[in-house]
Amino acid sequence: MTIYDIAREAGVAASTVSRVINNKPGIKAETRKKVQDLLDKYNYTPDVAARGLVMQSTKMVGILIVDIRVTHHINSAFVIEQELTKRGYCSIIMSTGPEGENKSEYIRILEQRRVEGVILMGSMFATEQIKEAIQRHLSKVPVVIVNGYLDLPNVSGVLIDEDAGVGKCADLLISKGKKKLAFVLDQPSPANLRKQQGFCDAVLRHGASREDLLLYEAEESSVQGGYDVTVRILREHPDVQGIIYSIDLVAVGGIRAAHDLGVNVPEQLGIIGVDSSIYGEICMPKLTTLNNKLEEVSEIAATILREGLEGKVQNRKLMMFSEIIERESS
Amino acid sequence: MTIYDIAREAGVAASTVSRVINNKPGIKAETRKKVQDLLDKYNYTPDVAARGLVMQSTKMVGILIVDIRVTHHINSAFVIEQELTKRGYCSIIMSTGPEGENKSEYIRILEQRRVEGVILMGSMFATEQIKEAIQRHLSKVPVVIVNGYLDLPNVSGVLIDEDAGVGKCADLLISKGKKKLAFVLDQPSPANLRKQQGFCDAVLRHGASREDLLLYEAEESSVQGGYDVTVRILREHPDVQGIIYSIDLVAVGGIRAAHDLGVNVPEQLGIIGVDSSIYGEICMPKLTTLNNKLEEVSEIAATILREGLEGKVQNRKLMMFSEIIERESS
DNA sequence: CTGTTAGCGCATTCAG
DNA sequence: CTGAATGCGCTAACAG
Repeated sequence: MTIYDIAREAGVAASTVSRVINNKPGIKAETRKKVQDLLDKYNYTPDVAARGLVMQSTKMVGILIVDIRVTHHINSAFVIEQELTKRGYCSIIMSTGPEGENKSEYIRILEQRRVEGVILMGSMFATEQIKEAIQRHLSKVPVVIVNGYLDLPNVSGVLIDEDAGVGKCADLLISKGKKKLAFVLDQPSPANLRKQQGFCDAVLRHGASREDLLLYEAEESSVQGGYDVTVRILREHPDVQGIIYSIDLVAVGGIRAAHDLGVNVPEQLGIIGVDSSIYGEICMPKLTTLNNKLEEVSEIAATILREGLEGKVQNRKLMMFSEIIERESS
Repeated sequence: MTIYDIAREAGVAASTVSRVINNKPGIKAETRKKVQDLLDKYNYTPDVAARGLVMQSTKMVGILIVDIRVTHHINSAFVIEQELTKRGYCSIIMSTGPEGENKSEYIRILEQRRVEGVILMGSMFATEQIKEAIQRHLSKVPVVIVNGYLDLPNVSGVLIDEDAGVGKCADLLISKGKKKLAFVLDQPSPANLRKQQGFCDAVLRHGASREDLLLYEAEESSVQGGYDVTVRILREHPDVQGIIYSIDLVAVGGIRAAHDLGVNVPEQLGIIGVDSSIYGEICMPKLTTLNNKLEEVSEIAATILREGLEGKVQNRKLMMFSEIIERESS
């Protein structure tokens, strides 16, 4: 069913049907009704792609996420999707996987779809490779990176001071008398490395030497990964009194490991995660965590993208400040 | 940059460029190279919408989810998205919210986008209202409902025997000597009501009378909702020995409530959830849960959709069988 | 082997 | 107030 089909049956021209559909003025009420009735009768809906072709506007945006199953990323995507849907945009949400080449490939897919704006979810997108892909394929549309930044005229970034935040977490543990601390990375993303740096800075500031820096990496970003690495830490350094994990999911594995090993949390071992995720509320004891304000960050990202879609200035760089949520594990 | 721009610079016709792009045979190697070089030089990528217009194929599918933040739904969507992306399709993943009218509206949006297939995630889409919307707007494309079914020629459904599964959960608790059982619903979706029915059937089968049926509903589908309703159950019926929850997320709230009330799990109170979600592995004790095979179900749904996209038979109805994963809470 | 032509479904001139 | 003509970017049928 096209406007031509409707036009023929109504005995008018296609342009008249188009005008009715788009509520343009200057149509006799009688004609309008006749056409509208037909439109209703056939449940006609315009082909937005065809419309987009002539309007030069697809009303589509892309949201790239390394893995949509990661809770905090999909939560952020939700916020952005809702905002954009409200404004008539359609979101293409895709899982790119961790490999850089794939991520570039997805950027190409978005270009092919002629999206009008892009959200890149997570610091994993703040790489040189992506920067090149954006220059090559998406230099004309606003791009907003959540928790990352690339210096390109059409790219904006909303950052989070997770490094300072993790530093505050270390301060907190130390203030509770925990002398020897360790840091666990789930994966070496730019954001996680920043957190690790924040940890190192804080520990060194408290008078530790470089050799005292206990830095670990989990085998996988999961509960099990956190469990395993914690068992290892506690075996290699039984005197560790506090562990900070790059994300909650891994931290809750640590809590369970401590439990199984008969180590009391928080008395013998303080544990802190990052994300203020639901996982931290489920485990026992409840997890102290760094709230990195992902929802607020997402709202800001959505706003910046919206402004970009409206043609306002791009290349903005904002910073959100994280806060510790103290619960039972510290 | 369009094929005409390339064609002009290469001194050939647009159709030749098109042939090069699509790897059609019958082009002199020399010409092909000349065009390809230009294509590369300008990083040309075809506009898939324009192509779709003439090919009558958008290569897009829609995945409708009530709320993409719900872990098991987005996990399912992930499986389907991966499969479809591999085949060159682009997924429009949208959160519809729970209201029926909105859901119909989203179906209209998908029609406007001329998607070639649709996944409806969750039993919440198996309603008369959606059925009408599908008839009106999506009667020409394959639709697959995950954990639900509607009797329409273009609709398929993959069901899960969660009712029988929950019945087996009740059997398990009873076999452990738990006489008095309660069931908690997080929301009255068709699937959840089926679970409740399975619970009732099982309990009655074991000789209980209708008055013994303890059916509760959580205020909200969350940890807190599970916590609150469990406190209420334990207050109103201190002799309850087992509770089955419609989903894990709510069950872990129950585990915490029991802990705070000084009720031992599983000795005094057996607790079972549904979903085999990560939540159940995080809480303490670990949650016994009904594995409703969401991943397998999603894979099947993806397969059916793929076959539908290839023009194969639709209106299929399959059933997956759930299995109890026994952990520590039962 | 390649160019010309037509048309996908729509919005938008410009006439009338 | 309405219709005819044009073009968005692309592919395909048909000539040559």
